[in-house]
Amino acid sequence: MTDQFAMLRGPVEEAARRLLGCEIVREIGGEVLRVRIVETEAYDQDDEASHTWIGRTPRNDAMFLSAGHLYVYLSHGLHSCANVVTGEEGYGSGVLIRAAEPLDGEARMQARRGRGGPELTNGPGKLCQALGIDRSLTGHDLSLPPVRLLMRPAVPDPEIVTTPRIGISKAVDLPRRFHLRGSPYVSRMRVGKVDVHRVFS
DNA sequence: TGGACGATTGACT
DNA sequence: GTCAATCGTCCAA
Repeated sequence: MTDQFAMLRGPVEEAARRLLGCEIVREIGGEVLRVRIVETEAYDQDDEASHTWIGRTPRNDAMFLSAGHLYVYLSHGLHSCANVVTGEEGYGSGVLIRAAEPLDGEARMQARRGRGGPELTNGPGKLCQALGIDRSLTGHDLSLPPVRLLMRPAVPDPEIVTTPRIGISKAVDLPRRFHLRGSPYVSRMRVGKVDVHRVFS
């Protein structure tokens, strides 16, 4: 296949920045849903907060695939969260897609979520619910339906805000979260008692 | 084989 | 601001 995901094979932070502005196209139930990525977090096997820190296991196996695959995990027994696998085959790294803006099929996403507005897709679990993505899609090749990743031109650096990641208990200070400046769909989750938007934006 | 815990969300005070 | 929901994973025993 043409290596449309070549730019995701380098360092995972670079891939996480590069994924901002890219699109996810989900075909489900005869409809097409499309979103634009506005918030990402980087994880790799040399990072204590990553699922791959402990080595390759049945759960995290997809994260060791080559760049451009999908890794979906279940959080708190309730919520699916989607990652774009990055790096070379055999190296466990990926980018958590934390939030996105709806482009096509917003009404269908609202129906799936039971609500609209920024709450539609401004969190990793919310985004997966809106797009109908769950663990059955882990390991999927993102160049193919029913979930595709469309690369887009890199977003200029000044448009990217960098902060520590959200909701983790290890390596809490690493600046590995990235989001588009000013997007209303960026997640508003707090880190402890500190609102990351106030501290870093 | 059991128990602690999580890359979260939403309801409630 | 606080907290319950809910279950797959992982590790200790």
